[in-house]
Amino acid sequence: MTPTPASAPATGTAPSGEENWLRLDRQICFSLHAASRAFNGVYRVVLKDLGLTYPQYLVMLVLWEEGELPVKKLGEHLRLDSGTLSPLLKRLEAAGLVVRERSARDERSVVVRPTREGAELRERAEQVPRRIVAATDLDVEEIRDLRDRLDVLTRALDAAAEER
Amino acid sequence: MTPTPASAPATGTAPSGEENWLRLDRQICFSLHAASRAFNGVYRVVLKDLGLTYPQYLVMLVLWEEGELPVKKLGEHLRLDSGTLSPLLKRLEAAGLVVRERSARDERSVVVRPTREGAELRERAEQVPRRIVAATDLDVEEIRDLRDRLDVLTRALDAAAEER
DNA sequence: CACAATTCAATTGCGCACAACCAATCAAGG
DNA sequence: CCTTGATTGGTTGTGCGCAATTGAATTGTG
Repeated sequence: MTPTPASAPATGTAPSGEENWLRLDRQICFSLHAASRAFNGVYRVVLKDLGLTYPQYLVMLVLWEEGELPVKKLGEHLRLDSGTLSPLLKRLEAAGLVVRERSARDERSVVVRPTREGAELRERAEQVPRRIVAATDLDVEEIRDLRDRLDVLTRALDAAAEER
Repeated sequence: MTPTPASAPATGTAPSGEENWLRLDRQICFSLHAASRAFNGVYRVVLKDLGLTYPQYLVMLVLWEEGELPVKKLGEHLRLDSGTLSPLLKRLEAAGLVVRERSARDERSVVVRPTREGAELRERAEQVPRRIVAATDLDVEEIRDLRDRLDVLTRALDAAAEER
């Protein structure tokens, strides 16, 4: 039928149109929320041996590739701000995995660099991706496709949140 | 293609296969992480008028459908434990949206029920799903498909995390 | 050189997620 | 009756995510 005007009975019958919107919304937000936490749970198990949390692992991944970069750049890679990164990096520093030091060129900037110990951790982390991919029970093609869909979704959501 | 950054083989062997695994893993975890937070950001904007956070909205969704249920059942619906729910429910109670009271039948159980104010909030929340779905820039079919894929993924991840 | 605007990181405060532990309650067995 | 065990919420501690503020350093301009 044509979309019922907002005359949705509050509690009586179940108006198929409006109710479906609400339920669909609930399912998609439930699903994404649950998937995100499920992923976090798997990473928690896999990363326990390395003594890293999931976001800490993300930080180390970037540092392993980039080698050294200021907090600002690090935050751009991960889409995290200093409010999240500052205490996280302090914990990584306390664990002896990274060093933080003020840039000589720009005293405002703090440069993060993996220590020898942090760099060596990379080898032990090499096995992580395989275990994660295995846990998804998906093949590479499906993962790639899902990733692409999520990236498209993220861009749309960011754009929508931006303009309000 | 292959914009391989100056990631010199740190330890000697840098088999392209391994490197690809690591990068693919990074992309899927980045993507899911980013999508989850992007969703959260949109919900933050949309729910600001209602004075609800995203998890609080999830709780109210369940209560609007179920009407009244113990914390245990609520946690099963949302896959959240009391460590998360207890303070959250206290905040909802402080906002006058729910009441918590011990069950007469079983003194161990605490039953949560929306207040009149909390029930009335449902009507103002009716518009939320449409705005969220619009923000995704996807049609219903695509959302349904993505949700199903995420649910499958979540089940696989939960199973993998379980057995270790 | 002096001053204002900008940039950047740190800090603070609030809320969520989860693990570990604790307290109260109910049920079953002696 | 009392004890044991299981169930159910609560509490505490750690860490992430984000908004808002602060403060220092750099850059731009006269």
